[in-house]
Amino acid sequence: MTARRDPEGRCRKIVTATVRAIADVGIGNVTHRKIAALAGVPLGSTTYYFPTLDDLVAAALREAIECARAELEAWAEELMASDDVVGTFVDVTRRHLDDREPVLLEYELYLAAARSPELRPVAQLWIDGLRGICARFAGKDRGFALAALIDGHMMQALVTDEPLDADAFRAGVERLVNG
Amino acid sequence: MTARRDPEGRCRKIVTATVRAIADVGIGNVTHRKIAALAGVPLGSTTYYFPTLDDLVAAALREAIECARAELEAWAEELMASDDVVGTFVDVTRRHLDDREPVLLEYELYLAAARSPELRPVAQLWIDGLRGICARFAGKDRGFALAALIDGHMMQALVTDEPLDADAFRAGVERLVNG
DNA sequence: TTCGTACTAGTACAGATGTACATCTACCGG
DNA sequence: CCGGTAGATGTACATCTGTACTAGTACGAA
Repeated sequence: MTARRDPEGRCRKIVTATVRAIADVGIGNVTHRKIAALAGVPLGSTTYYFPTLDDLVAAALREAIECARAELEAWAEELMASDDVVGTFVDVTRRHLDDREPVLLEYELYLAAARSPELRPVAQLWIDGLRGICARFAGKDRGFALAALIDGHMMQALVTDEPLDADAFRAGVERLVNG
Repeated sequence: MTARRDPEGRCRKIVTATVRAIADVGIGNVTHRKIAALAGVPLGSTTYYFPTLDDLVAAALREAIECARAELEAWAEELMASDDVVGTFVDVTRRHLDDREPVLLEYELYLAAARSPELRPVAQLWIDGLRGICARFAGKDRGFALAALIDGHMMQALVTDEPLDADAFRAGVERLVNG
């Protein structure tokens, strides 16, 4: 028997399965078969929608970074509405770390972009977005520094698998926001 | 014909070849054959010294991080001897980025450690070393923040493949060092 | 209804991969 | 001088991989 037709839905299913696969085993270890299994589709479907595995991975990374940017928008709103900018920066960052998968994907993309230039614009989307928001609250130079501070803290928290060191983080954000 | 015997030298050659291989294609894409080719040894040698590929990769990451820590020592000395701590932080960081390979390896290790707990202590070596040095010049909290700032800036520079944004970086370091 | 095609599904295949292993040889203790 | 063993080397093999391809099927258009 053949499944009901739903090209768009199936394509999306494959992409999100790829996202999960990357989060699970890393870009270098994803395979068509793992993706197909995760998505619950036959092997052939993965090559039908994406000519090559690299294309599929790229699509998944793009998808992941689009979600991340959507979250950035929410950050911006929350920060604008807040009268405690420093505390809100700490809050949103801590909440972002609650779910490891998107963070893991962000750094998978970073590393991939470091090696393959065609992925660099995708990674730049996140960096630019983060920098833009930070610059709104700390000016250009200190804002860019704040973006690096946030990225660095998130990555270190991810690596050590410990919660964000709130005291240190808050101290850093404070100096950069309040000049 | 058989090569002259030199177990230690050969073992080292294999490990450093693995380091280069990881920098080249990433942890997920290293293979025994690539390593053997880079090291100039037959395939069998790689499994003779390291029972499994994971062991070999782990040894390479440990080796890479030991080099990085040695560089950290040099940072500490230079910082102690300097009367412009902020400027020296900027200098050493920029110089560290001159050679992409060690930086790439550091973040390969980060990502690997994020997934496999047995690598976490190795990654922690770098984080702790960096934090220790920073704390000497900025106190504990601001020092930890400074370590994250440096890591974040280095990673972003690696990803975008652009030189360190010196103005932003200096602005950040200044706020964190001079409180 | 019939027909064409966009989609589904399963299989095939050549090549790469991790690792085991059998063979050979340089070196060291006696 | 002469075993014995740690190391060197090449090959073998089962498994996994990306991707191509054949065959079938749902569904919109005519």
